[in-house]
Amino acid sequence: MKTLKYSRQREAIMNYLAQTKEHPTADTIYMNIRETYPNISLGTVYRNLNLLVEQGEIIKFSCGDGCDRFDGNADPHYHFVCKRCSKVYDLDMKIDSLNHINLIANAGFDGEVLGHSTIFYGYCPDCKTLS
Amino acid sequence: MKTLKYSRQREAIMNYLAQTKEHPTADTIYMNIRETYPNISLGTVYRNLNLLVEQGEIIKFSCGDGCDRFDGNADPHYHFVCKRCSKVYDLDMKIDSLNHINLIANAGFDGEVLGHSTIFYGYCPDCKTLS
DNA sequence: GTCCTTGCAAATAGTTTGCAAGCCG
DNA sequence: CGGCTTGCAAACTATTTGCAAGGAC
Repeated sequence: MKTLKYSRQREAIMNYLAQTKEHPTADTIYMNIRETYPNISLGTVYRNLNLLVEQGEIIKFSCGDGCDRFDGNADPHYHFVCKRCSKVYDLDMKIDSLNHINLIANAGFDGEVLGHSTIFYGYCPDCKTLS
Repeated sequence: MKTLKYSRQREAIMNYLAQTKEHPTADTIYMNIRETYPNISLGTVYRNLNLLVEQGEIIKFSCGDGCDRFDGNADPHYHFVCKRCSKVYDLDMKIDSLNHINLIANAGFDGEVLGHSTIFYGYCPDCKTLS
């Protein structure tokens, strides 16, 4: 984890991620940053996102749609994906409320279960009444 | 879910998946089928895998390494990925033993949580003593 | 001045698709 | 035969990388 030299492109990415709850893809981030820095390249966006993930400043996760999503909230938390509108929500359940499932998984398994990665799905508040 | 016309390529794919516990990628499947049918193309493998997933005969899932993996065991079950050797194992926990986490996730969330997708990780039986 | 960072373009990996020929029913 | 299936190659999507120029410290 090396120290990073300042760059306004990286700062713009962090600022953008800090003020959105959309869990955007790299491409969405690129589109948005381009409104302020029209010359930024997609490669730079990817490079900085990966650096920020390495530093633990942001989180990268996949919600099953093939492309990675980024979250400016680096505190561990669970995500919810709407089956209808595909929007991703943060769940504010306590992060250790699912710790016990590692034990359940480890029962009858001869290895050592240390953690899990879970995504919840269903209908979001907006879509719940429609479907 | 239309009825499929017989093809020996598809049968070879099903047979291969039925006798392995490796959770292979499309490419691994391709390599193996090619020993019997040297002319089979990767496109055919992908097309058939997707058809079989649609029919519910096999399962497709991602273990976070970017490429999809396939499982000839279509009964719902959880998977475990080893942090060291990256092998994927089936867990034989009862499938409904984690049903309750949907309720935990739904508490304090205004949408409707219907399910979840979970992968466990840690050290497998072989790697547990080494790391 | 050194070395990290950028923009650009080309490369890569995994997967999908168009098309003419082949095979199942 | 009609229409699903195949092999082949090209296309596509998401992401990474090489390189010379630019910027931070």
